[in-house]
Amino acid sequence: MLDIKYLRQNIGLVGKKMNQRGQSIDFDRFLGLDIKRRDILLAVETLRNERNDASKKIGELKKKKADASALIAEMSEVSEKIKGLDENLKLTEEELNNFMLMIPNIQHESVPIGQGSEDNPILRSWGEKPVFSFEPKAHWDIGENLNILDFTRGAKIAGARFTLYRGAAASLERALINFMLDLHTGEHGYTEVLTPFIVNRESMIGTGQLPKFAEDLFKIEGMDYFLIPTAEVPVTNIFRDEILDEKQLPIHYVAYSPCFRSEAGSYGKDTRGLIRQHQFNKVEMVKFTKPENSYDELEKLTANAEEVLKRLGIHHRTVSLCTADLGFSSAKTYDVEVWMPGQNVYREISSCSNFEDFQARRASIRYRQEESGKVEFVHTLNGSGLAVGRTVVAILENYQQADGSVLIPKVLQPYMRGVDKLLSPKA
RNA sequence: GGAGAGAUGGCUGAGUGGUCGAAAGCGAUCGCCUGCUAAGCGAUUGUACGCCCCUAAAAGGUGUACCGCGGGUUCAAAUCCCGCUCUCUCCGCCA
Repeated sequence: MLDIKYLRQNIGLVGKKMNQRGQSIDFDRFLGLDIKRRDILLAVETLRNERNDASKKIGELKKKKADASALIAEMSEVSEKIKGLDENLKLTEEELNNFMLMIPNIQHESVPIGQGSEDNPILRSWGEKPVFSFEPKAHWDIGENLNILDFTRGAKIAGARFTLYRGAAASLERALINFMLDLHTGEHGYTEVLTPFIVNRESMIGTGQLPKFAEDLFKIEGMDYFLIPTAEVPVTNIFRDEILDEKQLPIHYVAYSPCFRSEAGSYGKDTRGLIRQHQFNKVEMVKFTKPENSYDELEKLTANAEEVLKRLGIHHRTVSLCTADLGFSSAKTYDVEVWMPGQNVYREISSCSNFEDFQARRASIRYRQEESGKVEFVHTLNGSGLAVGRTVVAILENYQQADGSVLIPKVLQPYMRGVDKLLSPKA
């Protein structure tokens, strides 16, 4: 959510920024609601003030056993007026609030202006595309040939976009989760948290999934609960409605969680393989920082995500999302894209964002400045470290061998009881 | 699922219709005092929104709201009534 005072005073600038993101906002409606709200507020507060004064007098009169009936009758009328105005105010505030909740964040000045993902500049690249003496296969073929990924059975059990892992694939997924958590907690200074995977509506509003993107979420029928689409939601909401001490910042959390996404609107897209699933595992890093440090922290966060792929020895590159490609809540986002030789494409495997105070304002996460005593919104950031299913894909495709086997990167072998090569359970 | 108890400021905890944004204690901050330390003394110590002031922000002034959340009664609600949520205790069930 944007700061309403800022919006009021910088309508033109915000409009321009929104246009760069391919959004347009009905600012006349905003200004109308904003003025209406303040008008009603002023009127109702004036009446309340009058009533508060009169009520005090009534109390005094009654104490003196004097007659207060005239004043009481008068205030009875005032109260009726207040009631009417209050109702009006509530409706107006609701409307204004809903309006504010639908406005995306303002992008940072360093965000490149563009029309789509093709305009995302490549900032850096690590490693090389592997060279194969044979035609590299896509992971769905590798996984099925090895009998470790079972898309048919996954679909039978649940439906399209669900996969059954068997044997070494299941073990690899688990190894990756532990490897990533150990790296981020042991070397990058994050504290591990394990959260609920179901959250309430307030949490979804806090991080920006609601109210605008309800169709992307799985909702529990008959209850106001949602399956999390990312650990970002429960982790960021840990401090919702709290005022932190400046001393506590920065806070760095890392969490494993499954992620559930309805993938509404992506029918027919990435239907094969593990790329786009209704349920996938992810290790997520979340930071709470002071405003002045958040962009430094974003660089570090992104480097932490890249480090996972470096340790795994997989070629990847990092892009800066342009204005058109930026997510709703984000002020700036870096995507880490991993090379998938079996599909001959780069795939997003991590998305690292600085939300500045956008989520903090929605979720009311603040901190008290030690020197001035002032209360200020924190900045929140998060990034995948990494999407686990897609990492499995990257390993299968990048480390596949001519005989159909797949080598296991060295750093993972201790997590796989020393296994260095995936072989078919049948073999 | 059944029975009961509770939710007040950073914390503990008082407060059953008006003088309560809320006692007291603890903590914290500032100052005083005493060679140092400890103790003592004094002051300050929530958040949001509006209006005034102001080029703007801050500061200042002023008002309103907030005692788990939402309604209701009343001139007036932390206090009375209704609904909800959460926490705790006991019983039952359960990974």
